[in-house]
Amino acid sequence: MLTLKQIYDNREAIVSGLEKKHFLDASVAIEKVVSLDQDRKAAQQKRDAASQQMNLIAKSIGQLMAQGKRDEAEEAKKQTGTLKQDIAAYEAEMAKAEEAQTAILLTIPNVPYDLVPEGKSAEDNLAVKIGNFSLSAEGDPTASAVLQRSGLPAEGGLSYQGNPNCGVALRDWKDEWNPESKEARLPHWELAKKYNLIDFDLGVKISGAGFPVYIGQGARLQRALINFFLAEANKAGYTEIMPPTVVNPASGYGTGQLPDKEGQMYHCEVDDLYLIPTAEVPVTNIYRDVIIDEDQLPIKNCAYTECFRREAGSYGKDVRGLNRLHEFSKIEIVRIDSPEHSEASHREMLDHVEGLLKKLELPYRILRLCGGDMSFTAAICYDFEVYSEAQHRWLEVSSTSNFDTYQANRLKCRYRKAEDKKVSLCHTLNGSALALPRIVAALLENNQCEEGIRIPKALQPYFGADMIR
RNA sequence: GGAAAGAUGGCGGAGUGGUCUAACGCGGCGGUCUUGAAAACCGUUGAACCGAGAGGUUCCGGGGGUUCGAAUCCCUCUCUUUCCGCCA
Repeated sequence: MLTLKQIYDNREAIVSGLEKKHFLDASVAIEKVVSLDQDRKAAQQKRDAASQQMNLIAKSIGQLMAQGKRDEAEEAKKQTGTLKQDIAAYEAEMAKAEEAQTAILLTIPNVPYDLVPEGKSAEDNLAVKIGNFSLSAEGDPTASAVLQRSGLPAEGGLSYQGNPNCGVALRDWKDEWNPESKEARLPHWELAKKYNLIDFDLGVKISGAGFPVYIGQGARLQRALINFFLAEANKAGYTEIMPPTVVNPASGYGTGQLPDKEGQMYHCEVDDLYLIPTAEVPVTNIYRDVIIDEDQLPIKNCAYTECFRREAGSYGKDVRGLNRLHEFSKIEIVRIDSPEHSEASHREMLDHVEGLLKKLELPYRILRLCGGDMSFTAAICYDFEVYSEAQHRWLEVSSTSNFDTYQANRLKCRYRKAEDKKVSLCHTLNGSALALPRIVAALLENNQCEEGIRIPKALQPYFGADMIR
């Protein structure tokens, strides 16, 4: 939620920022918020004055009673009748204005930073970096298209060199795109079957579509990745948290899943608890209604949890295999920081996530999301995507965002400055580091070779073998 | 699931209708003393909102009620603790 101070201080910048996020009628909404605030202030001034008078009378009655001046006390009592009604009326006025104001504020998304590119959809995201990829191939229309979409300058030709450390044969993009290619690679759902790693049908039997059963080496790979990601986060100074995976409504409101995204969460109605869609929810809500001393910042937490998403309304190849699940494992990193330092924190988080992808030797790109594709609450967001060879597409594996004070305002997460002891809102940040399923998909697809599936070196100690056979 | 007790400031904890502007203790901050530290002593110590300021209003788990006046009385909801039952 935006603060009134933000709105008063930078009204025009906020309106134009909201337009970048494609929030319609921004100026109308802001206008309404301001006028409701004026209403509230006017009502409060009247209420405060009436309350003060009331308090004075009540006090004097007490004194008169103590002095035994019963008649005078009775006389004073008579004055309170209308005052009491007035106070109630003013308070109702205040509450009404405040309620209406909050209702509007909840519909207003966060204002994107200047760095956020203009744009409506995923097409307009700006690729800022590409890694573990070798680009060079002239005159290849597909390759050029990919490059263009990535937003990177097309220098030289384009060919994905495969992954030398994993023993993957060099291979041309053209081959990959050619349906005639005899060497076409298997998609991960076929590899999962071939090596008996994941049983999707069994998941359907036990729970339903989107709940895979990991078996044997497949299960071991999950555990290896979880341990690897947690170990890396710990090395980077994040404190490991193991939170509950169900939360109460207050937590849902705190991080913004409620009220508008209610349908995306599983809800245990009997107890009014929600299954978490991400560890962000419980881990960030630790700091709900908390004032943190500045010297405690930045707070750096990480957590592995299962994540649950109902994700209704998408079908087809986009959701095949591991691409989109109702339950999946994710390691999340969460930071609470001061406004002055949050940008540096965000950069460190991006470096951390990128480091993981480097160590996993997966081809990746980093996108700065455009205004239209960003989440409601983010001020700036970078997505990390890995390239899936067999599916010929980029798979999102991390979203790393700075929410500025937007989330903190709703959470009432504040910090006390060391210098002047003043209290102000924190910045909150979080990112996936990383979500497992699509990492697994890319690892399987990109590292397949005749002998089996190579495990990247960094992961081998956790997996306990260098190959899935 | 049954029964009982409880929810007060950063923490512990008193307060059962009017000087509550919430005692007292711990912690924090500032100071005295000290070469420095500890101890002792003195002072100070929350948040939100309104107001140019002086100052004012609200907040004792949430909501409602009684009263001129509520932390205190009543209703209701939520949560916690303890005991019993069940249980990895």
